[in-house]
Amino acid sequence: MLQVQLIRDHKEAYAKALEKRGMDATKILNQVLKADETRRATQTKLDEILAELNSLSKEIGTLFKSGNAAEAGVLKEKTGTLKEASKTLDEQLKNVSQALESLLYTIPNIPNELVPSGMDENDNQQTLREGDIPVLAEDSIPHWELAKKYDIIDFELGVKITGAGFPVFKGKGARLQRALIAYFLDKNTAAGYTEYQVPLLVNEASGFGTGQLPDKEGQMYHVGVDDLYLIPTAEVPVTNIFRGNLVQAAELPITCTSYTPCFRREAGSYGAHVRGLNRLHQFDKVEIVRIEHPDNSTKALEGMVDHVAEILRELKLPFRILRLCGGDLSFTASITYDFEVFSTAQDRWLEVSSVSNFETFQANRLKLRFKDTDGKNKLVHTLNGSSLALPRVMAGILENYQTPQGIKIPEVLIPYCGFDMIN
RNA sequence: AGAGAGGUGGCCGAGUGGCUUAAGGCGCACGCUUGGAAAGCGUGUAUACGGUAACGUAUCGAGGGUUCGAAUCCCUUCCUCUCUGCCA
Repeated sequence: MLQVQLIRDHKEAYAKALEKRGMDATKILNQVLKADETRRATQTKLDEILAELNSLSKEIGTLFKSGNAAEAGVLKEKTGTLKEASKTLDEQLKNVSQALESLLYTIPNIPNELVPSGMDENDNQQTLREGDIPVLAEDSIPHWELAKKYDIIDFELGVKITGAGFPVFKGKGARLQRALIAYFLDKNTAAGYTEYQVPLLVNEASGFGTGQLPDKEGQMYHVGVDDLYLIPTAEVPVTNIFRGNLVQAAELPITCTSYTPCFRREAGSYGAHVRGLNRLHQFDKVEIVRIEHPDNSTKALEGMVDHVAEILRELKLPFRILRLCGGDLSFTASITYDFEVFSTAQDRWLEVSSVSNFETFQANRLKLRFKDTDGKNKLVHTLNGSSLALPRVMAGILENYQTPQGIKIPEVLIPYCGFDMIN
């Protein structure tokens, strides 16, 4: 959520930046400013009436004490009309505040100056391309066939138990998955991130704090009886740990990493793009979250990008980094770098990580602030990224490491797996 | 799940209708004192919104209500603790 005070000062610049998302924001920004003006005027009026009521009440109190009941009665009469007026104004204030809020909820984050304008993924900028695409044998196959061939992932079994998009990992497949989780967590904690284990179900306030609610309600599984949501990413519970906090500047940055299963309803899309591990309703992910001083968030984002790149480098997977264009940017992000691994057998790029700076957009909703050295309370910057999402990394490994003898295990994972080949 | 107790500032804790503008203490900051430190003394110490400011308004878990006036009374709800039950 954008800050009204900043919209007041930067309306033109904001409208221009939002054009990068293909959005003409001038109208809505004007509506916001108008609602804000009404709100302030209403509050000023209400405050004046309340102040008068307060002082009258005090007078009545002293009059009663001195036994002057008659005079107190006169004043009592006066409060009636004031109370009436305050009720009306209070209602007006509530309405206009709510109207203002709902306007603000519809405005996405302001794209960072580095973000290129553009409509869709075709306008994304590649900022890095690394690793050699392996030359595979003639009869190389996509991961869902490999999964069957070596009996390590069973998609049909998942359908039987739950439905499509809930695979069952088995034997060396399950072990490889666990190895990846442990390896990712080790890399993240070695880089200074504190490991967390968090709830997989969150309440409405949490979903709201990170921006999944109220808009993207349909993307989350909802447990009706208890009114809880299954998390679509660890970002939700981890970031909400700090919801409403006021931290000291010296405590920043706060850095967390957490492994969780993630649950996404994901409407639409069929065919090869959702085959196998490409898109699931339940998948595993290791997330990194940073809460930063605003002055440091740009540098922190670069550090996160380097960190994720280093992991893919160690796994020896061919990958590229894309700076998302305005049209492809998520609602809450100000800048996002996507990591894609090349899946040789499918001949396509698979997104394995998304690293974003939300600047103050989430912090404003979360009411997550810090006390700066000048004694003022300011909103922090929040950042997060996958480090990394499991299924597509798994797909990349299976496909790129396949040989006629079986699937080799990347060297860094062998200590975690306890074997060096799936065959 | 049943019975009981309770939620007050950074923390502890007083407070059953109006000198509460939330006592007192701890902690923290600054000052005095000291050769230096501790102790002692003094001053200050929440958040949000509105206002250039002085200041005003709101906030005692949350939401309603009664009243001229609510931390205090009433209703609803959430949470915590103790005991009992159940359970990995």
